[in-house]
Amino acid sequence: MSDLEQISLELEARGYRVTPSRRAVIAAILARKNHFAADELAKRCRGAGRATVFRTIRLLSDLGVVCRVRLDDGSPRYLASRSGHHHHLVCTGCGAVQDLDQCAVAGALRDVADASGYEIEGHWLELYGRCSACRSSTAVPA
Amino acid sequence: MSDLEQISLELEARGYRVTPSRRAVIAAILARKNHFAADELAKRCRGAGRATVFRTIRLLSDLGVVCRVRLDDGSPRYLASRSGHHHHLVCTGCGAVQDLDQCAVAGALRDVADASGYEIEGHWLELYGRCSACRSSTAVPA
DNA sequence: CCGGTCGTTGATACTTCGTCTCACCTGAGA
DNA sequence: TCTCAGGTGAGACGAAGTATCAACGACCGG
Repeated sequence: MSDLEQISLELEARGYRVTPSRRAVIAAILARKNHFAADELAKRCRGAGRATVFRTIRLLSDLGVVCRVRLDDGSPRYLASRSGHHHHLVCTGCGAVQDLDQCAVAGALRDVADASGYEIEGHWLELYGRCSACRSSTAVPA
Repeated sequence: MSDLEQISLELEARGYRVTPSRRAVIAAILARKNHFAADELAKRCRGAGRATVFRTIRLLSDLGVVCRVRLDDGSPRYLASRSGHHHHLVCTGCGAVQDLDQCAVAGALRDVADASGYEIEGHWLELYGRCSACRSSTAVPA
């Protein structure tokens, strides 16, 4: 079963209709190898208006199919990704995004909670770096 | 020496002029007990235009006097804060922001770097929770 | 004192990201 | 077939921030 069908079933299971517009947006997202800007997807995605693209992205992000990443400079991007709590490691060179399996802060949160008296409800973490390919390609630039 | 003078000296030391507009923005920031939106500061801050407020905030953030916090919903706020690498713990109830001394992920970064082959250059972390005051005030709401 | 240079300013236009509104469409069920 | 809720798209809107550009003003050399 293709990802598109999988996601369509998921949508139906939750009572959403699988319309041509939504299929177009989902297909456009799945065609992306890397992260994308919502507006850019909207421009490229014939078959769905801007509002629908944004709505569908939000829908898919509720489903856990898409997640939002903030780049180094704070600009938002989206990414077809797995669901559940995880973080991203973004290459500042090529933009590649790698999922991190373990939550790097889970342990430290307890200490922070104890020390601060806060009840920690959530957190946001992004890591930035250079992937091995980018590092080797610019290791000896001149 | 007041914070305002301290910051003014810092600006001068870096070759920036300390103009009435800048003093007004800095004073407005220092008067804030909590985080603030740049636009809101611009509206409230007589004596400096919107562009100047944004420019000054950026300047101060380069100096490390001000830092940017993202709230739970992603909206950006600014905060007079100490310089150097640190993170924030934001109360989702009252908006209070607490600086975290130790970087909660410093240790985990090495593991991630090893496992991923990335060279980690930076990271962004925000923690969200409820401060003890907010917890006790809503502990028995009815 | 004059004039030039250069940092700074503020009004305003613009960009980006995202939501809201509203009229219209569509498809499923009575 | 009728009805109605869900979905759509165009476009207005709002927030956040940057770019542009003419004007201002402090300093400096003559």
